[in-house]
Amino acid sequence: MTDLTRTFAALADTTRLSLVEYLMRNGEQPASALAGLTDISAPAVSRHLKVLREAGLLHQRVAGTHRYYSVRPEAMRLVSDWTIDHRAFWAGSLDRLDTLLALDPEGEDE
Amino acid sequence: MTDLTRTFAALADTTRLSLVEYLMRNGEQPASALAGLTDISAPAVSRHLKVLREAGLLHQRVAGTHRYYSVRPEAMRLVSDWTIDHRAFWAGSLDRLDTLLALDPEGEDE
DNA sequence: TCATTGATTAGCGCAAGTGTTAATTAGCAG
DNA sequence: CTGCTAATTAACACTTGCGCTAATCAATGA
Repeated sequence: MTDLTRTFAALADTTRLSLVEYLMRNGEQPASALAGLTDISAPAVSRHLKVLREAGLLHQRVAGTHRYYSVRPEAMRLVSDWTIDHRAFWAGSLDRLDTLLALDPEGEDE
Repeated sequence: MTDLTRTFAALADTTRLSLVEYLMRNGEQPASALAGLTDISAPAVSRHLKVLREAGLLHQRVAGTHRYYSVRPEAMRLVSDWTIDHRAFWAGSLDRLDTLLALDPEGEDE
């Protein structure tokens, strides 16, 4: 299994994807805050966090008894680069204007 | 499971990722050509193709006894859009110049 | 019709993933 | 030291995923 497939595997679970998206929106969060996001038990969340960490998606900061998690930008970058590597295929078949506008530095308004 | 997690799950296998990348590089291919790419049996490849098709990543064209597969650009677009939706997080923490250059229409030289 | 070829589906076994509750580890406060 | 809290790990059950071989389905050609 490559880094890329491991990354995709880590994101191929609704709970884990939610955790990653939440951390991207809200920045570093303690495990307790993340456990409260879902209906599943705390140990289950802890294991999902471990999967994400071992796949390189999350960084863990230890402070006392608390563990603070944050998304590693490199992981997102890995996915982004993969799509970019193949954009000659998919972007050529679609309207690429949206993509260009979305990545234009002048267009940062959301 | 959402469309996005299903897409990630489909890409979270080295065999399937290889199939998708091969099809993006070489365009539409018959199942026979794809079966020859790996060491696993033809039925196993057929099943991977089914997973990819049901996840919306591949299109299947039937012609006689032959099945021709190709990547659906929309699927790649889904992944690309996801990274773009969160670029405020990951691109801000890294050197964004690479990404912008990579997507600049003038920079298509690879 | 019948055999051949391309491709898929069926059935089986085994490994991996995900949930639970219970137990454990580690830090902090008294 | 003892208890409390945050978080993880252990143990178990169940489900899903992936490989194989055998069987089936569909189109083609003698």
